[in-house]
Amino acid sequence: MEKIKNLVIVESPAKSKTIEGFLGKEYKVTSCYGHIRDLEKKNSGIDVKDKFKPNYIVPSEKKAVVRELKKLVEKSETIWLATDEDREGEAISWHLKDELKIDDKKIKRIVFNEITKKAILNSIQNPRQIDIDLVEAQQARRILDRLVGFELSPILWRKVKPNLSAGRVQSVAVRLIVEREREIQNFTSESAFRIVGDFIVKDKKGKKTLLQAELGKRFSTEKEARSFLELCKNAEFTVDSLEKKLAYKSSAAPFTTSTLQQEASRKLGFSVSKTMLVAQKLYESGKITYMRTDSTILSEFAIQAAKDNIIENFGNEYSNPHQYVTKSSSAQEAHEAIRPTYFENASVDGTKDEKSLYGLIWKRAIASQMSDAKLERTTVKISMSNNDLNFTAKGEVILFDGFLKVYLESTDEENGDNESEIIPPLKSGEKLNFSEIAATEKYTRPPARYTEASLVKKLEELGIGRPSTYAPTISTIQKRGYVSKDELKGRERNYKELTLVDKKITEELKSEITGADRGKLLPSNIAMLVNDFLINYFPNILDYQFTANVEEELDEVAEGKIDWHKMLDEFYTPFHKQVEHTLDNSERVSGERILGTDPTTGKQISVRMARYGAVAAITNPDDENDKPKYAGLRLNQKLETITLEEAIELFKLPRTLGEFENSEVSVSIGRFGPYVKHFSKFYSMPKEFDPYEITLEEAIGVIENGRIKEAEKTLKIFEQDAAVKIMNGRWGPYIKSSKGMVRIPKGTKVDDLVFEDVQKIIEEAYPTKKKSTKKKK
DNA sequence: CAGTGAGCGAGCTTCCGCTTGACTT
Repeated sequence: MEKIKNLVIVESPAKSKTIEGFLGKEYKVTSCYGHIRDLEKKNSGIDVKDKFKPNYIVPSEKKAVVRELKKLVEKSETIWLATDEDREGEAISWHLKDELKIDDKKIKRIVFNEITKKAILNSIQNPRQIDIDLVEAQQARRILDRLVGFELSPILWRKVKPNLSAGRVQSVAVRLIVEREREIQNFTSESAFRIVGDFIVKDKKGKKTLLQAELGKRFSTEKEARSFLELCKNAEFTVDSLEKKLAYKSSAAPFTTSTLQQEASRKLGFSVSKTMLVAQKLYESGKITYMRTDSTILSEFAIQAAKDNIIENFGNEYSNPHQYVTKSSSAQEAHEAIRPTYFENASVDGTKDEKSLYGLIWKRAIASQMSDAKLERTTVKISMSNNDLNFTAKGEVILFDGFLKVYLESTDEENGDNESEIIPPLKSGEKLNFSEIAATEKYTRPPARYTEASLVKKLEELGIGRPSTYAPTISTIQKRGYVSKDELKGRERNYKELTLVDKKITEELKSEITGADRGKLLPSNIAMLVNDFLINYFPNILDYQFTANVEEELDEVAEGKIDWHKMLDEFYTPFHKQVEHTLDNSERVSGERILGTDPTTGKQISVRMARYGAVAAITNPDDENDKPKYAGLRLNQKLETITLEEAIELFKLPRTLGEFENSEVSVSIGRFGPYVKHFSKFYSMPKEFDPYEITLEEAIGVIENGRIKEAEKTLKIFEQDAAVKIMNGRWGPYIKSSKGMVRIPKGTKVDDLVFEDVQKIIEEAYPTKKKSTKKKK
């Protein structure tokens, strides 16, 4: 058997390739692909009564990895456990030792948080043993999360709905979204008149130009605004003061996972999962450093390389090499910040997405090592002769661009009217005339809904979740139906504008769209019900501070100050009591609200959560035999805010529009949204139509389009059975039957298939046995 | 996929944090 002198195990395969290059022939480097074991899923995987004894197993998808590692370990003299330098990494090392049964004497634990030759050789010089306190802190974290998740979720199945879930991270994420939505619901918008004047000035070349200045006060009523404009008619305007100030702008730190997700969302429109997918590709091809990190630290090598690049391309005065302190308090800093591997590559080959994300990472990292920008900010105050109020204009001139030459971080604020302009040369005491002064009614805006990226930002601020889980958490809460990203249409709103020109005030009623939103995280009715339920019975777990408190205790475990059993026991004993109390004492959650009486029938109208979603019901409480009528709530209608009028409106569906080809055409809303029904066939209604307003002609159009689309997708039909068809789908041709869909076996040509073959394929996929029909959701 | 919403009951669901491919309706 061929012997291996040194076996180095790291977490990621891409890393292992790089490191092998640094270490030479005596070393073989391999990877374990993250955790190799986890708590068993059945029976919670924890024996609570036996001091929280965990039952670890190797999941099936990791069996091959473990088998391979075992072989290598047996052949090796020394095993260098080089997993990440954080709690999880330490635990992975311990699991490797335990599962692969490696002798302590053969183990050397090494850590490095940058993949440079120097750092790795240095780590080889300073091996240590596994830090068991740190491992126990991880174990406590893992067990606590399992206990919380696997005791809370079943309560929800019983009290709210099956398949729901709750957990330390996801439930807080949902809470943030629910609370923001309620803030928006309860927000009362107020309007005030904003006054902006266009003053006539001369620019450097003596050419006439306009200087826009805003009055320091807004007027809450139109009357006040109007009388102010009246005053302006006869006022004399004077440049009162001219203040110039030097200001400096600093670049932002290089990317962490969270800031990369935020910027890629704002600048490139990527979802957080897309950002991670593209970043993974760049990492695997060696173009960037590791993309799951909470650190803003750059290696010495990187700082030097950035410096060289900046001096060469922009000059000495643009270089400002420095390190950024990581802001996030929960950071474990096992890796570097996200940066290009080679700064000399300002761009790379690859897909369009890879190119643009790489460009962003390169610019951000380079900018982070560049000088501050130097600006001159000018504030001009314009006073009035018959009034104490002042107009103010602000301007900004860049004296030295510094890092702005390559990159400027964007913000979440939607207010675009802060652009600074260049202030023309003015003198204090100079008299000014205006060409126009406008008073525009402006409404206050409710707080903005979370985007995926702004939610990640918030979670990171709260210390909840880790770089590797931000994207999965967001997809989990969407999968569970707590959150969706539907488009909100908004409504029209009028506002007034008064304009003063040539001593004449004109008035105009304008309109704008308000409340429209897209791509934002919207909570579902279920999210609101579950959130209220959990906050009621488990306020401690839903507390924004909960994770922070847990982390503090885990730190004490890691420092060997407290025993992990004790820490878990102090948490679990009261928690489990809460669980039992809730199971015994809580009512089933239905979210029922009685809205009032239906004016046409005199029966009761209520809303509640039903099996397939929120419904409105017309019921007769006095007569049990009177069959209730149901209508599903529309997308974005909320159980807690829907009004009686809106509920009555729902019962206007289904609407019968008339006849087409001698069959009735009707419209309604089903599980998959609004549809047109004709001749017992359903056609989804495109978004531009409203089922309450669509006309017969438009509905016929929907039917005809639907037929064309279906014909395009249909490859083959059979005379023997109209329900069986061969269709063309996303993954190629498939058979559609009343039993379900089946993929056509590989290598089979659609043209060759006869009805009997198709029947056989269907029969194989959906056997007509008494039980165990394979169903997939 | 399927345009319902009754009610029964078996058997299932679920957490967070490390990592990538295998696989999909």
